[in-house]
Amino acid sequence: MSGDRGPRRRRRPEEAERAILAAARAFLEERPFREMTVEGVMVRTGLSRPAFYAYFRDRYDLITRLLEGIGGLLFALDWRWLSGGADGGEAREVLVDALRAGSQTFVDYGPVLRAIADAAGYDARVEEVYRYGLIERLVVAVGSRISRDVEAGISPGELDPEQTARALVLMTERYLLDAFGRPERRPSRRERAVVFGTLEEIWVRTLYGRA
Amino acid sequence: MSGDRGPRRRRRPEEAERAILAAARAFLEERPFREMTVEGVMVRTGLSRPAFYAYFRDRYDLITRLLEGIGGLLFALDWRWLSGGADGGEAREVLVDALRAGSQTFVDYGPVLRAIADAAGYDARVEEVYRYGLIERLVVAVGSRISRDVEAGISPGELDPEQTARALVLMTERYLLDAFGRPERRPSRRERAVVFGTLEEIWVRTLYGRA
DNA sequence: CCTGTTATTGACATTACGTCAATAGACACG
DNA sequence: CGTGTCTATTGACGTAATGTCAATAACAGG
Repeated sequence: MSGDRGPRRRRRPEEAERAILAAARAFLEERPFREMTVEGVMVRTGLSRPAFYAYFRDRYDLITRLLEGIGGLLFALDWRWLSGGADGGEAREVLVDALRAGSQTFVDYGPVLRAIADAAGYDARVEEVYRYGLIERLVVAVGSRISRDVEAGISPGELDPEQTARALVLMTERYLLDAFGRPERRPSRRERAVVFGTLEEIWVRTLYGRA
Repeated sequence: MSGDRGPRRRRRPEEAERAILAAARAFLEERPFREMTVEGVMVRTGLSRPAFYAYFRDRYDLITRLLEGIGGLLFALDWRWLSGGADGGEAREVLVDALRAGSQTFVDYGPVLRAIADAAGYDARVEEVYRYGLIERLVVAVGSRISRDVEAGISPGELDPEQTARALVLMTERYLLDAFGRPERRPSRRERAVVFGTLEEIWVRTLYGRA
């Protein structure tokens, strides 16, 4: 008897919505976004496919909500960057700290973040949220920090603060996705250390010169 | 009279194939890959949609062929990197040279390269060709160059050659796509100079220290 | 035990895909 | 010039996934 889903069950909307989000996350831990279909997510919830549309406009809306859940963690990086004072030694420490936190977020939520990044290529709305709500936001934060450090004489004046910020942020995003964004491949502690060390080296050498 | 495509016309296979590739390129100069449908490409050729499948397996096969057309240009960067001697001053010049050539390729073929990068998120075969046939190839080339420079004492020993290469290559790819990959936005000479300067600054400071 | 609300779903319309047998250009040959 | 052959081309079909909606049935409150 295939398709026997048992008797109907009625949940509170909020509960059903959470179940769908959880199912999507679980799905993306196993398979990439390109294979994620509405049906494929909904079978994991015990609900029918049309039920999905009672809670989400489409799968891109779903992805956007997943991003909201993680977004908060990355927003925390904003003020870490901005809060640091502009005196020599501290600037580097603040940077390393923020990089470590960012890397950890990618270790924890790699596949989901990867899915969001992929979905940005599929849908204009997701691209909007991802690019302007996350990436661009980080670029602005990092850029203003670089700008301050340049004015304070800690960082070299040849750097264009905003462009340098954009290049470094994009590097960090793609490099971390490359390292931690594949489903079914938990990185070892050693791998994580090498990845983090590489990012630190490039950021520090670019902004503050040799260690 | 919609749909009137006039009398059938018969072309030589090679000619039809070139027409399709050209139509795809033209399409991607105007609209992103996510909107590219087989029908949308074929109307520009005067052929019917099914004709497409006589020449390409699907639109990802088409994208792969487009990449082949540009790939040669980027392969040239391989040996630029490797051919350079390992004496101090020259290493930097070779790097700057290769960066400039790479940037120019993105200026010339930005939207197509962007489409290929997007398509890599859609299809496993395209991802394979893009990641392993292009990105990874550049990573290896750059990595072995860095390795040589580290051994020669030109670059700092803290760098992990392969990982540093990967981070820098990914940065360059995404940053150039960001700058030159949007359809309908030809970059000004000034913009190009800023983008190129930023890349140069990060690469040089990372690998060879302050200018 | 009813009854109204609403979460849930079966069934439908749509779009893009990939295939294939049938059609009709163009060239070769008489 | 016919005329026949080859094959580029296409109409028509089956499939997969999407998004919608009227009908259904689970649960809460009386």
